[in-house]
Amino acid sequence: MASHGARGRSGGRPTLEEVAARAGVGRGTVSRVINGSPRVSDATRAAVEAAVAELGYVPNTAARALAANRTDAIALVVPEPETRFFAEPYFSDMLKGVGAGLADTEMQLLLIFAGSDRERRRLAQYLAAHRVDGVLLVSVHADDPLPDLLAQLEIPAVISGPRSAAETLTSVDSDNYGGARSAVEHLLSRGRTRIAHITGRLDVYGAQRRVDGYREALRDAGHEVDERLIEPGDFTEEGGARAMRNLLARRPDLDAVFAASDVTAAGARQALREEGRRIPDDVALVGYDDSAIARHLDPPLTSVRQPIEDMGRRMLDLLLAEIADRRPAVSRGLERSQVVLPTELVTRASS
Amino acid sequence: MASHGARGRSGGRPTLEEVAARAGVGRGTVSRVINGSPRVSDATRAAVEAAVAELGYVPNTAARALAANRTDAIALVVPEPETRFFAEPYFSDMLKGVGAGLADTEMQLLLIFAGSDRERRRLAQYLAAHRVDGVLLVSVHADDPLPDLLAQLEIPAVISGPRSAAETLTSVDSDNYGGARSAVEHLLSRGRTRIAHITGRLDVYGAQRRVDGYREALRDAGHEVDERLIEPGDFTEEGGARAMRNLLARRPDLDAVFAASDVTAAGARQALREEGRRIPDDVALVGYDDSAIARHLDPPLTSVRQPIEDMGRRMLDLLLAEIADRRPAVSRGLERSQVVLPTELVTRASS
DNA sequence: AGGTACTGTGGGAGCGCTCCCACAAGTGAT
DNA sequence: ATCACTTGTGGGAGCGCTCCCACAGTACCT
Repeated sequence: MASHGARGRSGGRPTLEEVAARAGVGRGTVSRVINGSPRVSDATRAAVEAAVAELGYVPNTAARALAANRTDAIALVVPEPETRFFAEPYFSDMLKGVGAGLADTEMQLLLIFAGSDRERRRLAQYLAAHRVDGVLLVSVHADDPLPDLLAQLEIPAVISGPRSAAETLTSVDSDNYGGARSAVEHLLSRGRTRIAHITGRLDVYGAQRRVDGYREALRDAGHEVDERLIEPGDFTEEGGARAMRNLLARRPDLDAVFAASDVTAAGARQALREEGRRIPDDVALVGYDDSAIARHLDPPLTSVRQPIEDMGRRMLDLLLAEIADRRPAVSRGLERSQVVLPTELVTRASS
Repeated sequence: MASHGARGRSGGRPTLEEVAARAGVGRGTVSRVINGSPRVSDATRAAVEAAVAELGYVPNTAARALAANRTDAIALVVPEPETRFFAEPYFSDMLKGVGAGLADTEMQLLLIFAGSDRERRRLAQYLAAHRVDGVLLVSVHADDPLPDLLAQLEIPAVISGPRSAAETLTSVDSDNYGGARSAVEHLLSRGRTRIAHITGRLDVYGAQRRVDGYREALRDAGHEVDERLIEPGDFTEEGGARAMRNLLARRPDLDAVFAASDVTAAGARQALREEGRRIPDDVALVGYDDSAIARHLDPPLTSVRQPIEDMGRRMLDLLLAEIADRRPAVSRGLERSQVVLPTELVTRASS
C-alpha cells in the first residue's frame, strides 16, 4: 500500500510503536518509560529499555512537540548585533553559566541575535510560532518592546537586569547598589574624601542604582554629597574621558573617581593622564565589571566584579521553574522572582 | 467534550482549518498558499491571505515538521569549547556570513558547542533525533568522528576546511596553497632570499597546503628549498617562539619568516626580539589570518587574509542546496562541492 | 462529438507522539 | 465475602500539519 510514498516505511527510524512491539508491551508503557514515569514495574521498564537500546530508538521531537505542546527548547535572546556580543565577555560568561545548567537537562538552547530591525521582526515571528518554551533576555534597554511581546504571548521569560524597580518579569541582577557602596566605602577607607562618580547611561536601571549606592555610602559615612562630583557618562570610553575632564574643571581637588564601568574608567584614566594626575597617588580610580580591561589597564584597575556566570545559571533555573509551573499545575515552591546576587570588590593598584 | 483537557480549544492559536473556514476554502488550499505553491488562483490566494492576516495565523512548526519530516533548522557545530569560540574572530566572522545568508530564509540557525565529551554525546543524540535538516561544521580536526556520524545519519553537511585532499563532505575552504604562495612571493619581491617557514599543526590539511605553497613558490622562483628553513609549529604563540629559536640556531643568516598563523608570528616576533633581530630590517615577518593580532602587533604584521565571512555565506548556500536536493528530487544545477575561495595579502610594516 | 490534457480545489490518511480513560489484578479494611 | 483503593497496563483519540488522490471545470485537439 505505502500510500504515503517512500517516507521511511521500514528501515527508517524506529517508532514508539515498534519499540512497544519488540518489548511486548503497549505504546503507553513505552512512553511512560521514556518519560521517566514512576508508574512502571521494574521488569517492564527493563524490557522496554532493552528494546530501546536494541533498536536504537530516539524519540521524534516533532511528534512529541505536537502532541505535548512544548518544544524542549529555550532561547537566549540578545538584542544587540553579533559584534557586541562577541566583544563583551559579559555574554560569553553568561552563556557559560546557562550552558552549565543546561547540561543536566533535555532542553536545547538557541542563541538568537536581534540587533537589526529585520532580525527583530524575525524574532517576533519566531516567538509567535511558539518555537521555544521560554526566553532568557539579556541586556534589555528601558524602552524595549520585547518583554511586553513575551508577556502578551504568555511565554515564560527571565530578564537579566530589571528595567525598573517595578519590573514585572522575573529578573536576575547583581547588586548594583551594594557594588557601588563597596567601591565608595573602599575609597573612603583609603582616606579619600573628595570622591567623584561618573555614571552609566541613566536609562539603564542598574546605572541608577549605582548612583544611589554612591550617594548613600557617602551619606552613611557622614559626608555630604556634592552634586558637582557627579557627572553623567554613557558606559563608553569617550564618555568617560569627557566626564572626567568636566569633573576636573569643576572640582580640581578631587582625589578619587568611581566609574560606572571599566570602559568608562579607561576613558577617565586617559583624561587624568592628560592632566598630569597620577593614579593612584593623586587620584584613585575604581571601575565596575572586573572585565579584561581592568586587569590590563596601567595601573591595573580596582573594580567591582559581578558574578555573571552565576547569574546565567540562576536565570536558567528560574526559567525552567516557570516553564514547569505552566505545565500540569504542580505548583512547586517558587523562589521569589527578583533575584539579586552579591558583587565583590577586586582591589588592584589603581586605588 | 474537550476530552483533551483545556488545551487551547478555542481562543488558542488559530489552525489551518480555521483559516480555511474563514476564507471559505479547503485545508489543502490554505496549505498551498502558505507554502507558496503556484497552483492557486489569484482570487483564492487573496482570500486566504486576508484570512491569515485577520486571524493572525502562524503555522505550527511542530505539526509541519512531523508531517513533512523536516525541521527548517540547521546547526552550526563548533567542536571547541565556548571560550575559544569567543576568543577567535574567525568564528564571529563566519557566523556573520551565515547569518546574512539566513536572513533570506525561513531557516533557523542553532549554535552548538561540542567541546567536552559530554557535549559531544549530547550532540550525537541531537543529530540522531534529526532535529536539524543540515549541519555546518567548522574547525574539524583530521581524526574527528563527527563527519562520519553525519554521513551515516545521512544528514546534509558542509565542512569548512576539508580534512584531506580526499574529503568526501562538501567543503568550503580558502586557498591555503595560494595564500602561502602570495606570502612567499611577496617576501621574494622584497629582496629576501633566505625565507623560513614555521608551519601549523600538520594534522590540519590547510597547514600542509601552506607548506606546499611555500615550497613551490620558492621552487618556481628558482630557489632551492632548504629543509633546515622549515620548522614545525602548532598554531600557538609558544610554539612559534620555540620554532623561531630553533630556526635561528640552525640558520642564523635567515632574512625572512613566513608563519602559518598570526599567533605563531607573534611568538616568532618575541623570539626574534630576544635575539636582537629587528623587524623588518633584519628579518621580515609575515603571518596568516589577518586577525586583530596582526594589526596590533609592533610592528604591524603583514598577513594573509581569508574571506571568512564569504566562506560562511558559501557554506550556507551549499548546505541549503544539499538540503533542497534531498527533498522532491528537483535536481538543480549543483555547484561543484569543493569550493576554494581566494586569499589576499595585506601588507604592513613587518615586511 | 468525443477524447486528452491541464488547472484549481477539497479532503482523507497519516506523521509519531502524549494524554487519559478503562480495566485487570493485587491489597487490605470491613 | 464485599467494598474501596492502589498499581500497572493497553490503546483510542487527537495534536495541526503535508501529501496526494479524486474530481469538477475549462481549453484545445482530433
